Amino acid sequence: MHALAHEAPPPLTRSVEDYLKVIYHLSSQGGFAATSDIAAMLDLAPPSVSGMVKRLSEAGLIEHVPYRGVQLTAQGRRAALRMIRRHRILEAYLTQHLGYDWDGVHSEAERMEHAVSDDLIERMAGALGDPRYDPHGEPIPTAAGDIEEVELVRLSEAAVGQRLELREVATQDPARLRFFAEQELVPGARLVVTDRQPFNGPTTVLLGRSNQPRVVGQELARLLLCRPEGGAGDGDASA
Amino acid sequence: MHALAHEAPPPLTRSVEDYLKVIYHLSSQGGFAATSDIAAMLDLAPPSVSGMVKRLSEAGLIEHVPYRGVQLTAQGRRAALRMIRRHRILEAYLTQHLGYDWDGVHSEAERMEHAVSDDLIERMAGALGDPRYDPHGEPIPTAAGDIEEVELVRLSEAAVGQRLELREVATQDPARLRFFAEQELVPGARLVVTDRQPFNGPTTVLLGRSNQPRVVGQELARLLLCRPEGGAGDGDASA
DNA sequence: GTCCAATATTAGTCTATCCTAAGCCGGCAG
DNA sequence: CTGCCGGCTTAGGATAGACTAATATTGGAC
Repeated sequence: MHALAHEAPPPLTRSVEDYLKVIYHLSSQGGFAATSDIAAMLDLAPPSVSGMVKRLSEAGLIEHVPYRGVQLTAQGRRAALRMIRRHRILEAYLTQHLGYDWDGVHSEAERMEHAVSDDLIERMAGALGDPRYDPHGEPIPTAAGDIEEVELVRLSEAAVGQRLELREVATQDPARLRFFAEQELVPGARLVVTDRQPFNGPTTVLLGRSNQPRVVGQELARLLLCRPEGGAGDGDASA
Repeated sequence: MHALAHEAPPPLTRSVEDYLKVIYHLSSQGGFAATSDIAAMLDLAPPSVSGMVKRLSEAGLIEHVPYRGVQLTAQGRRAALRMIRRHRILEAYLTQHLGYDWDGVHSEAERMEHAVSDDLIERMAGALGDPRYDPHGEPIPTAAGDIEEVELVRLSEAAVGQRLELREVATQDPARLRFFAEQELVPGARLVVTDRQPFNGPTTVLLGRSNQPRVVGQELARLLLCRPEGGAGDGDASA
């Protein structure tokens, strides 16, 4: 065994795929994903995570700094982005071709993403016209593994007066998603921030060309990621 | 715990689902499925099957007569038919909506059938107009668990002179399926048997309204299941 | 009616993944 | 600088499912 000794990397198990996905999400902003956070996201006991972390780092998928956390290696990141592409393509396909609501599609995609072939994913992507965003507005990584990085602002932090395009609804909770849908707070919506109450109070916006008012509590406003459109304010919202 | 003590039957694992499916197929004609046949179909060692057989019969899904074989219980049969419905709906959907060929669709469906929800299956069935047959002509069980039982004749055994409708192509092998497709030997085709060579020799048929001749060796002719349409011969093909 | 070969089962391991309980580190309070 | 609490890891064990090697059964050959 020499030079070209790749000798077929064993396919990843479902568990491994799930770990890589949550590590990707947890470490996307900060540097390290903490054991306990991984455990919470996967609904596992922390020792189970420690065990898997050891295996993943032996497999070269993550790097582990004991007592600090883990980060994906290039290889791990590739695998994670592949899963994220699968998930988001599936969500888009199920929504557009099989009548799923954006609030129910997550759990179905969650199970399918481990089972389908790359071929099927690419067929679905083709049938959708190679979409760049999923139904929640999240960017879909390309098959090559590139993902769009955009600077988005949480509605809870946008300046009063700011004009915004709602780009992404960052939750998978069906109840919250249904609520947003009822309020017409979906990706693509145009907003103007007209008010924010102090002490983590609600944000008031005007929605769309009809200027319908909406009052959004801070917990939910944190989930609405927006692109500034150039309007009034650009400093920080004095509170 | 009394009367209504169903207390959530644990969902079946992928392995269990696969065992039930092959036991269904193996015992559909004869009474018992033999351990070694199950092992061969699943590509496992016989002792692995013995182990699973014990678990399945403790779970009430099969009945095991040691050294003779196994049979499905009513509960096991329900579960098996559910998997078969899923598989065949998936094959139909992938073929009609995502451009799969009938020879490549089996393995994709095989993986997906364990992962998708009943809801998705029913949505796909709806999008297809509740099909009764999959792309290979096999009957699709209803959601209630009923399956059409038809008396079909193998082309290898049809009488010379017999007029037939090809109903089912009983293989999943991509190479054989491709060959049949090239010959236009697909479900729905109309055939007239014009000749059969003795000693397990090939069968000759005329195909369709253009009466194109086809010569089919016995191994393949066994895979073509046909419905007699009333024509000439009805005795046995004198050899 | 006995014996053998084919087939089935039992015995004993292995891997992946999870768990609970117990022990270890590392940073903040004082 | 010392001690303590919380989060992290190690230890040890369970389960599902697969394997190989050894044993048991059955039915057919003679």
